[in-house]
Amino acid sequence: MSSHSQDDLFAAPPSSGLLKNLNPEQYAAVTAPAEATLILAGAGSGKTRVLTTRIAWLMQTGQVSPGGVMAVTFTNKASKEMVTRLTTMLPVNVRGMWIGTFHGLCNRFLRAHWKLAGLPQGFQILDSTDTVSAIKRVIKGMKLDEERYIAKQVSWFIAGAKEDGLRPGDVEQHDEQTRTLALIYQAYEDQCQREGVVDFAELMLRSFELMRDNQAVREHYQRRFQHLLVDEFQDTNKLQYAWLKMFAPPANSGRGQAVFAVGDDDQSIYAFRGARVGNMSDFEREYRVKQVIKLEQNYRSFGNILDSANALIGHNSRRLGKNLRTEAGPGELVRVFEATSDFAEAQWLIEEAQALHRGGIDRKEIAILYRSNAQSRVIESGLFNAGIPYRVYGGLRFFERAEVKHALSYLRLIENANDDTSFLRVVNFPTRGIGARTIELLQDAARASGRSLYQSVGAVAGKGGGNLAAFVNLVDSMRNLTQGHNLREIIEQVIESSGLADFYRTEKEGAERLENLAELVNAAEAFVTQEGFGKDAVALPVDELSPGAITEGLPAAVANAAPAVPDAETGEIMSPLAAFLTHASLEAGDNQAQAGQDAIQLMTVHSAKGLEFDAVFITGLEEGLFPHENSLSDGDGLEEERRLMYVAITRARQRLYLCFSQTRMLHGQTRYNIKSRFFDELPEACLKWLSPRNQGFGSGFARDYQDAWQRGSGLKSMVGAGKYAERPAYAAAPVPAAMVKKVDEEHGGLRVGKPVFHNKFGEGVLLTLEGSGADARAQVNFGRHGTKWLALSVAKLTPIE
DNA sequence: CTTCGCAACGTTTTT
DNA sequence: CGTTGCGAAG
Repeated sequence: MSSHSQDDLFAAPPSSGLLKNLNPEQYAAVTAPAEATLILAGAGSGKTRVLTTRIAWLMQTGQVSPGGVMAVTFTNKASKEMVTRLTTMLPVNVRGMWIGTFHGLCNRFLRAHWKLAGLPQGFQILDSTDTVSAIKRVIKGMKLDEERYIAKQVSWFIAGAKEDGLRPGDVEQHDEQTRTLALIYQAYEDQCQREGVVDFAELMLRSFELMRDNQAVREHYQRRFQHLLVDEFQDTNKLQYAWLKMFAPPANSGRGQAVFAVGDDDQSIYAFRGARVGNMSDFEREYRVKQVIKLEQNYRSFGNILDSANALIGHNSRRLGKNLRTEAGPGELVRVFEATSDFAEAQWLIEEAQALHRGGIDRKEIAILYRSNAQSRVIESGLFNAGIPYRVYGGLRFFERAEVKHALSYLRLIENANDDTSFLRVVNFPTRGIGARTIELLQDAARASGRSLYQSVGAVAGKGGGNLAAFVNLVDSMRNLTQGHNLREIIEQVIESSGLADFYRTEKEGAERLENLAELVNAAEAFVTQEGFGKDAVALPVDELSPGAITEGLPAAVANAAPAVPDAETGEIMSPLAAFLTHASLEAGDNQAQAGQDAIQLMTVHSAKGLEFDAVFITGLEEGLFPHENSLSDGDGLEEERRLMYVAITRARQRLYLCFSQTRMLHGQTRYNIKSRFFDELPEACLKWLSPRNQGFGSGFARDYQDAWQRGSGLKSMVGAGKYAERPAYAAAPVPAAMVKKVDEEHGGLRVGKPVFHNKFGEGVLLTLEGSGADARAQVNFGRHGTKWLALSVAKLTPIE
């Protein structure tokens, strides 16, 4: 369907009220009938606006009460955004609505039905590092070869199994390896159950299974939720889609339940972690979707940027089909820059970014994107040396910091002393004379009796045993001391009495850690205010807006399960501390330091998804890096790389830079790359090449010199290495003409490090020249054709100017 | 229990 | 080239 014919199908929205200023496609999406609907939402097409406006519209027109809506996102950020926007549209009690991440909603669900789900009431959630260390303990406990069964890999296996809905018994076992993995999985599950903890995948799987196996619960929720809205549908995995189908099976579509799925197959960049784009077409088929609405009007970027994005993504097969358009005009050309080294690339883009800033663009409106984190270093050091404020996304989040995790571990032990993960984390931190040997004895005792470490402390005699007893006393006294206090006081108390505060006060680098611990207290305070946990946690009001949603067989409180809910059967309320710990696991917090400052934004392309900037630099556009070499083995991999590039391009509002470099330092050695194939997939008319071929530094000397400079070792190291004579004059001169000449003469215009052309393999970079005369050989990196040795007497290699 | 030194490893990541 | 994690020595 062409975009114009679709335009004609849709009516214009009313000129006032909630729906004003929507374009016809958005209007059609917002007001789609109450049945399965798929929205193909292009980048920058107003997706979030459509989602929130639809919820508001459904409620305003009385089609649904807040309690009848479930809206699912992937990230906390997206769900918060949705809630914020919704509250500006309608005066509504958001609390009664189920808006959240998949995992957040699963948590809410399991809190309400912990008993039915077979969990302890105060179950806690393991983050990925907790999960790995828990699995490590299992593997150790089973006395398995830790070289062969690596905890991190086993954790991927288990998470993968869970995301396929498989329990240990369902896992395929065809050899010793797989049989052992199933055993580890089983033992891990037993351990989690014993300790009262669940990992992220377990949250999803448990909820799914409870819905699947318990008819009363299933019918209750299916009756309750008339409208389910899913954001970023292309990122759902198998289990998440199955979970969704439990809440709103296809058979109910149009008969009381409507699923509104919003996604963009072209922005599916998480296949590597189990996302199934295929869920979109499955959804269309299984739910017999009558109407697929495409949002193709882009409100973000100028024409040249969009034309580039469209042309690029057009090289993918297996698309649902979509073309972005804008009314903003062509705007500027996309600027392309070829650098001689990663260092030069960084230098150049930093200067360019500074020029933009001087030209009036905020630093925070400038993004520097890269394919992999390792690339950020050169850029960071460049920015650092230039004294330009910058911010790197990714890295440790607030609740993942060591000192914060320590404090949380103490808090978790107060809440649940059988949490062995937390026990092990802090039993000897700060150090209190409990060594590895003691721990080992304790673990043996615990394993033998099937009890927790905390419960087994009495079994260890001697000095270590005495110290262990003291630790248990400490935890017990903290529990007693905090009794009846509010969350803030509890945390302050624990930070002091655990010895953490004193430890960091004496530590050299402890000041920042102390600040983070203080920040933890603030976070708890904010949580209490936000979530409405005062000194007395109050049961939430029964969902006043949809009394009909409450069914027989289940108590009223179920219908109103908020993050911290009264238990479905006893009406007992989760403690503020337990709720805060859950919050800390589910929301790792911000990872950006100095969030308020105007700083240049550095991030991977993955983390740039969903963001937009006035000016964007996409760096390292080289074969092997972007597209990444590890993704090239199969066609799907390359297509995902291309979607990644599509995401990167569509982040830019006004100005887009694409840059690549002839050489790059990676894993300690210099790599010679050719420019990314993605350049061949962009319309030449949209591009403006800023660097004619062979401009600037090019000779082997100049490059080596630059590399040496970059290492901070300068000319000395080069001379020391015996490669160059000690001629300091070379350092100042741009490129010593004599040297270039000499190389030129030897091999008919070919120069190491420069691009060459081969009739069959196409463009490549000359890596090495060897021999002379008839024996002359060249090593060339042809990117997708690999690196080859060629006899120059046979192969026709021509330098590209 | 800390500290030092060496070996291994090096796409992307939210919950 | 850097980082990280683990094992051995102090």
